[in-house]
Amino acid sequence: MNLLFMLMSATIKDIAKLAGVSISTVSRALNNNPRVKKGTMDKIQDIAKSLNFEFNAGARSLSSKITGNIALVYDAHINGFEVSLYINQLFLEVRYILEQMDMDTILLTGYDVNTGASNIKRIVHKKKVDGFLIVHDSITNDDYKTIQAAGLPIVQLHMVPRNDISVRFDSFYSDNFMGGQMATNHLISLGCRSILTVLPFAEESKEYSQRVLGYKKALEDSDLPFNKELVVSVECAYLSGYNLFNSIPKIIKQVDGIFFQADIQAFGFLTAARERGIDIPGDIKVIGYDDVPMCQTVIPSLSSIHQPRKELAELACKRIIQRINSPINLKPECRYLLPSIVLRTSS
Amino acid sequence: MNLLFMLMSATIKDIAKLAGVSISTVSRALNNNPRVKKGTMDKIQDIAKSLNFEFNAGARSLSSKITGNIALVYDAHINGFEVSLYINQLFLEVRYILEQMDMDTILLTGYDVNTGASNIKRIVHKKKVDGFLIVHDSITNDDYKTIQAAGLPIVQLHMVPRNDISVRFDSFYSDNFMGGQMATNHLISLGCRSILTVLPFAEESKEYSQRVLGYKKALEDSDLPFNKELVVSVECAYLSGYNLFNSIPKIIKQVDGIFFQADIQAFGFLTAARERGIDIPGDIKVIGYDDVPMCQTVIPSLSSIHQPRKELAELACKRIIQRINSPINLKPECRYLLPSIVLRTSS
DNA sequence: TTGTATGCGTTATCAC
DNA sequence: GTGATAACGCATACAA
Repeated sequence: MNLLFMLMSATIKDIAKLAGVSISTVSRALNNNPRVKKGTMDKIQDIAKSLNFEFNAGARSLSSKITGNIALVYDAHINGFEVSLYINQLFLEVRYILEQMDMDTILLTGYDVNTGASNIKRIVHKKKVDGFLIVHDSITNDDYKTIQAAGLPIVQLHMVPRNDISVRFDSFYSDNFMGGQMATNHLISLGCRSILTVLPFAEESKEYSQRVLGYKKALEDSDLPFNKELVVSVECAYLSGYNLFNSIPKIIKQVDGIFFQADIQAFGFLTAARERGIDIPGDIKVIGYDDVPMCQTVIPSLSSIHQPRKELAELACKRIIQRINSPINLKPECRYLLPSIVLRTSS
Repeated sequence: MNLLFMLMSATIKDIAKLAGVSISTVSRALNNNPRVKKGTMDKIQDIAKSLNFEFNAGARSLSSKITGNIALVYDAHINGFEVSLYINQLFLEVRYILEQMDMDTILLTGYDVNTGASNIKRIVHKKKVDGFLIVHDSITNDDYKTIQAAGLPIVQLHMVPRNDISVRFDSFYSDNFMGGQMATNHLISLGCRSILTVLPFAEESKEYSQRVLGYKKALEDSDLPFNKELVVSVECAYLSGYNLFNSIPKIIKQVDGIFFQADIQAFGFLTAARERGIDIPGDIKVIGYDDVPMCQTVIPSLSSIHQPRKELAELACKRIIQRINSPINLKPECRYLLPSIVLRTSS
């Protein structure tokens, strides 16, 4: 007799009938309301379990505003190989953590690629989520306001908004300044005195400019001169790293260390160096950024700066859950987590 | 006065008041019910637009069963660099298409990594989605049944279920058999007579075994002998490709073409070949599989089999939307799409 | 062509 | 401790 229920999605009404109590009691019991008697509670929960009962999400959100969903907003324009790989790893992390917290994830781009329409406004007004996890650096102020007007928490993750709005909500970033500084200091500590840094073209992205600042700081601290010719932007691709010997031959010749801000550029360079009989790390020491899996298996294996994505994801998720569960007016928290340096044979 | 509404998420009740009609008329108008008079309809839709109106998803799903969400189910164990990259690209494609169709995507793993609990059952009983897009080869029969009992459409995408359940629902796969055949035929047509195929370890994954079958077929068709020693499984990593000269030196020596079933393995091999002065494609012709972005920029650029992920994503999405919109009892459709071959300098 | 009334499954405010 | 009952926002059968 229960077989039917097991397939058909039971409701609290069904459970009430089976338990011989009212739906109010069932509702309370399944929400662990302490007012219900232990015996009743156990009985009801047993029945619920045996029926594979789950709350009807629509009904629940209608009546209590709780959806059990979190919006994970990303930028549709992130299609770059390297970036999308990193972001993808971050997402898997987020998914994993939210799942432990019984939250589902609605994945969406901030803006429709074709129409430019805001998916954020849409999702807010549809009341589909309990909060926003934002991995996007160009959300409009209007949209931030829309979310806040709806009383939903915002947690900014990984991407620093381009139009800096100070600290209006919780933010968890990787410290790119420190990352740049660490990479450069590492090369300096190995004896490098003429250090090139190569970064991807990226119009207004803050992360690379921060890393360059960290690079500068490290030079300064060691009384090494800063030479702006040693900061070069090339496409974020294997080939641009490979072509460095042709595109900037004179610079490469005078350099004893290179800090690549994208691993993939470093991979190309390593290959080219090998072809030219240039010893890595003997002649030039090399370090990358992002610590993609291939760093471990390339020859020579690539030292790299590892961003704390696991920790970032965890902090961000915990924070948004906390905001959702307790609308206490905590001050927004903005944290820049330190990356770590993974030493391999290229440096 | 409308300002408040614009922020606060209007309801059809609000619109009814503003338009001077009943909520039923508003509901009809916003659902494009032809029974409502053109004038009324326009008026109502204008107001709705001006208020940024969106249906309350919870209410709507309660009353009409429509959630506007699709579950995209993946396998949490897919963490491999290469696979996860491909899957990620597939997901972005799916997201993009579903967005055009006004569908939101709930991204979830089939089973909780820690408890093993079925997220599918949970999401079905919570009534959170209108259909399932499955990119997972080990969904339990029980779960498939749960979905179908709930009357929700299932579309299987990219991953062929391990325990083959014939054609119980719509399925869109890349034709791995043909892919293997195409790659091999290509090498044969270039004059190769001793062709090695290298594939990733992967216990029971069907895709690689299919490619091997295609490889065999191609040999057969050209009256070339099949030598099982020329089918080798190694880890799906750059390094395993690189190490081939050490791990199977005799085989490499006798071979004039290699079909790598993962691009990344080929990348490693290309580097190793270069170091040893082995000319690619002069001495050995090489082709990979998946056509990851790096194929274009590696030296020599890597020929590769391109899976039709855009087309697969599109077919799968269109199909599931069609199923959702019209519960007509169409026969399940199972399609194996042909991959294409991208020729570059490695072959 | 439009309005009234009912129900969807849940929570919450009352009573008892 | 527990049970009626209203309310959440929308769709729809039925009236008008």
